[in-house]
Amino acid sequence: MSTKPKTAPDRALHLEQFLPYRLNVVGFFASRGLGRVYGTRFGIGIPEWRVIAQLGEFGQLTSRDIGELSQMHKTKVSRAVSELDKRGLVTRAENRADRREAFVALSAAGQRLYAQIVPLALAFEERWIEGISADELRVFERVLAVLTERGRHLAGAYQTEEA
Amino acid sequence: MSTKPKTAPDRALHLEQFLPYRLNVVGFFASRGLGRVYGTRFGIGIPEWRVIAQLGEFGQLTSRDIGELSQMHKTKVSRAVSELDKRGLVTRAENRADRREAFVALSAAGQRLYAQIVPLALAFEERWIEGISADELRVFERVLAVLTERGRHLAGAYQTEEA
DNA sequence: TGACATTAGTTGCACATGTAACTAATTGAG
DNA sequence: CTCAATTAGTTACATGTGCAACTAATGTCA
Repeated sequence: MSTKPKTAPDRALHLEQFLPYRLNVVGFFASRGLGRVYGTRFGIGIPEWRVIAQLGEFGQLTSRDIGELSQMHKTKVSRAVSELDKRGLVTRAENRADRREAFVALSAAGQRLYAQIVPLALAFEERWIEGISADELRVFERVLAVLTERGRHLAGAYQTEEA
Repeated sequence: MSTKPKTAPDRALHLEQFLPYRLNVVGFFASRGLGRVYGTRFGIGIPEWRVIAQLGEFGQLTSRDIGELSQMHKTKVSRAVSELDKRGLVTRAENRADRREAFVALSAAGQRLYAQIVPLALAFEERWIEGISADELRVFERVLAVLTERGRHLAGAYQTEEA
C-alpha cells in the first residue's frame, strides 16, 4: 500500500523536504551568516543590528515602533537599545507629549557605523542570490511574502505584536 | 562597474525587503507555529521534534547522524536525546562495534507519538502553502534549495557540521 | 606495540531570550 | 475629577543554547 490508499493517506513525512523545517534552517543560516559579518567586525549582535537598520532607515522611532517594524519582542528591543545607548551609538529623547515613550535615534557614531554596515549587508545579500534569475527571484519573493504573512498568523507572534 | 554608477552606488537598505531578514523572520514563524502544534499538545520542543522526525523516518541513527541530518549542534542533539530517553520515547543501544557511539531509536511509545504528530505536521504545512500554485511552489522550493546550500557556506555552520 | 591524533558524546559556563510581573504615564468612563 | 484600564518600557527569573573543555573509545602511523 503505497501509491493510493483508500481513506487515510497518511503521507510520509520527510524532514528535509518539510517546508517549515527548511525555512527554519535557511533562516538560521541567514542570521548566522550575516551576524558573522558585523559581529566579528563591529561586535554587535542581530538585535542591535536590526535596531540600527530601522533607525538608519526611518531616522527616529520609539522602541515600540522598532519592535513592530523589525519583529522583535519588546524585551529584546529594550535590551538592544540599552546596549547601543551604552556604546554611544544611539540617543534617547523622552517624548514630552507622552512621557512613557522615548524617541530613539542614531548618534553621529551610530550613523557612521550604519554607513559602514549597509554596504557589507548588501554585498552579503548579493553574494547570496548571485546567479539566480530575476524571474525566479521575483516568484520566490512573492511566495515568501505570502508565507510570511500567513506564518505570522499561524505562529501567533508574541503578545504585543499581533497585527 | 556594473550598469550605471561610477564608483560608490551605495544603494539604500530597506530591512523589510532585505532577504536575510525576511528569511529569518519566516523561519522564526515556522518554528514557532509548528512548535505550538506539538509543544502545547505533547510538551516537546523543536529539537526533540527533529530527533523524533529523523528517527521516525530512518529508524535507527547515531546522535551524530541526527545532528547532521537535522542541522543541529551536537550538544543540542545530546540534550534532546537525553530528554526523550528520560521520557521513554527513545531507546539507546551502544554500538558494540564502536563503543563511542550509540544507536538511538524510537521506543513503542515514541512511535505512537510520531504517528500522532506526523499528520498534524503535514496539516500545518498544507494550511501554510494553501492557495499557492504548484508552479510557483516549485520555483520557490528550487530557489530555496539554492539559498540553503549557499547559506550553509556563507554561515560557516558549526564546527562538526561542515559538509 | 605504543604514542598521538581523531571522533562520539557529555557537561560547565556564559550568554541570549521569552514570560510574567512590575513601574510610570496616559486614556477613558462615569 | 476620579478611578479603573491601557500602554511604553524595564527587570527578575527560568530556560535554551553555543562554545570550549572534557571523557572514553577508535584510528593511524611508525
